[in-house]
Amino acid sequence: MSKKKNVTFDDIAKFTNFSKTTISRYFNDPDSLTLENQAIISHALEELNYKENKVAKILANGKTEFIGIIIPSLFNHYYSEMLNQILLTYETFGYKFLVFVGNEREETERRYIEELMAYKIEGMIILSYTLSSRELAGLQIPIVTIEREDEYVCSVNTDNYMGAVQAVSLLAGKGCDVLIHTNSPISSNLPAYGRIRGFLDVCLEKNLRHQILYKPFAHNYDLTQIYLQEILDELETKYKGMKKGIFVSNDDHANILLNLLVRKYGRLPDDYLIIGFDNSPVSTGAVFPISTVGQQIDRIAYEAVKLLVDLMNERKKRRPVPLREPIHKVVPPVLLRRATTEDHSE
Amino acid sequence: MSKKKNVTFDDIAKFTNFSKTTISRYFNDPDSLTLENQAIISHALEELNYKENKVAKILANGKTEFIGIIIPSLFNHYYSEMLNQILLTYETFGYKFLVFVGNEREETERRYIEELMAYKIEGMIILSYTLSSRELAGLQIPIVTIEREDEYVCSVNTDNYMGAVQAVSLLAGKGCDVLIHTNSPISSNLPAYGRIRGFLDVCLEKNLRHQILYKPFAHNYDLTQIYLQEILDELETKYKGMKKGIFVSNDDHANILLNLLVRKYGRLPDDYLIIGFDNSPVSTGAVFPISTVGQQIDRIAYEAVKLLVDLMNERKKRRPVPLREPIHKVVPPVLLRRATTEDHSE
DNA sequence: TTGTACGCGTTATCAC
DNA sequence: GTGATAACGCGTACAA
Repeated sequence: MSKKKNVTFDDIAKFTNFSKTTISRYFNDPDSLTLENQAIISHALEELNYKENKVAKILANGKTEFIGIIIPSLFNHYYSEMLNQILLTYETFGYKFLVFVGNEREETERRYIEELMAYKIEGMIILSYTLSSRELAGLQIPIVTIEREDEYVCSVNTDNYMGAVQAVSLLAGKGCDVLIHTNSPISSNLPAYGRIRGFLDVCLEKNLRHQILYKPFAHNYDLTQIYLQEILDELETKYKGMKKGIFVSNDDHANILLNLLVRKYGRLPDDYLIIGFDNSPVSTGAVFPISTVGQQIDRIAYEAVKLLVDLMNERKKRRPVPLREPIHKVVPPVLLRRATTEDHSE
Repeated sequence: MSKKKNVTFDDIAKFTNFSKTTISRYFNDPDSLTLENQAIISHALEELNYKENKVAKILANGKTEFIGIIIPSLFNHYYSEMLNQILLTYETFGYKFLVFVGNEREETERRYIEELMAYKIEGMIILSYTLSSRELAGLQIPIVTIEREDEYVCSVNTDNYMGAVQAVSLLAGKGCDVLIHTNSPISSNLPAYGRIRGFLDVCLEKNLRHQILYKPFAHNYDLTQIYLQEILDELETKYKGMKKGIFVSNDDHANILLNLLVRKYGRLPDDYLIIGFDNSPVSTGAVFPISTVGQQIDRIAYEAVKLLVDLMNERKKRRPVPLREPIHKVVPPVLLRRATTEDHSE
């Protein structure tokens, strides 16, 4: 009673007068036993209170059913919701997730990956953007990245370009005199760069007056607010009296911009239309609900895990066919029209 | 080259003419080898490109260094940030985390726990509130819960009572004529019930006019907004002209309330003071920064993991001393004074 | 300081 | 249908 060692197949075998092999088959191929014997074993399991040991199973058959995840800080809602949706796929695919929070230091993330490999994970999902896709590709393990540089690895991303096109088209359709896009200077090999391309392409094609305002990426609220105030000041003077359609790089920034305006005017002035990106909770929780380009996080997460599962399955075959080219899946965004792009003149 | 089976201690042993034991000791007790031999083995590891296999290690010594986590949806910032901070403790304690998102169905969560047990986790952190602490306590594995019913298990919680005391004291100090607390009817065995007790105790002690307004807990934004509008309507008529200090049950609700007021008046009227709970991002991102009782999520997460590590270590001893009583740790909150409790008359 | 032999709890490969 | 027996890769008495 005191030394309660775990009940093993051996114990069950002795108890039932079967062999370990038969017990194993009871779990992995029950049909190969007579119903009668199944019942006997089933009863023994109850009697002995058997608990399975997957660690031993792994060692024997090599299948951990582990997927490793490296994700940047969950402070950002986009990442936490993505992780949420990824974890929920356990119900569909049965894979378990070992999660590390990347801290933007290369050496640290390499350590995380080593640790994951030591636990014999079958695949990885990378949202962290610290390590190059080239380095990741060298890891010799199925990998899918989400919304980051992905030249040498498989990935699932939002169709950022399409999102920008939808946003700008909405603003243009509302009769804006000038279209503004605010963003940080980002590398053209990032999926999010599509937002800039989409903005420019539509403006040029439709021959719309437009301007992109770049500010450095700020990691904290106060600095971001300062940058956006600067942008606002510029707009107020430069485009005075004109109807301004502003496509902000994300909902957090759109919310700050909206707040600056509401604090100044007590409402959103008629000559300002705002649209953000992400459909994060701030966009609905804002003082006036913010129009936004919604990322379908649930679908992205599902597609990412599904793609990874496919890759992992291929690898288990007797003659795996390696991918010639990385697969890049794209999930369409959803335009959400809310108060900040409706006519708000009373 | 094609059949790249993993390099094992055996391979290294043959390569170096040592025994497996010596290789094992190289990793676990290097000082027991001569520096010379350490160098030889070290070199062989490079040469053969050895990768450690923790699964085999686990089977041999029983230590998985796994902690299981069951957490409700990460949509709520409080939970995602808590998970974030828990995951970050890997750097301190070295434990890896297997994470499941609870979906509020008892049977499902029991399955999750079974799965975790099968992987021989050494302990669990439970944020999900689906299963009773009584049931959890029966699991015979170290468990720490966070901010949920915890009668029979160890836990770490915010000092909700103290938080409420601070909030109410702030409002009272600002000369409010009446103090309001909005909340959902919650069970008195939840840590969050301390907010209600704290509110009442201070009001009664200081002999302040006060009222608690209960509304059912709504899972979506729109319904919550409707409830808060009802509350607002009641306040507007009942306490017309009086200075109202409102202690809202959380920041999300405080933000909605603030938005309702700002949409109506273009600003926060002078006779309304608002304070929320949690210090979640909405409180700083609101149109007017919302005063709040901040939970020290980083400290709670750290204390929870630390407590769990202590429990797990005790269990590894030759003669573990079982806890007579569950340990309940409490982390003090931090009052954050922001715009919604400052004088905002101009 | 180093080596031998066995155990950890399963699965896989043969036999019967 | 069922059973021996050998992996899987590492840790750990116990010896030497």
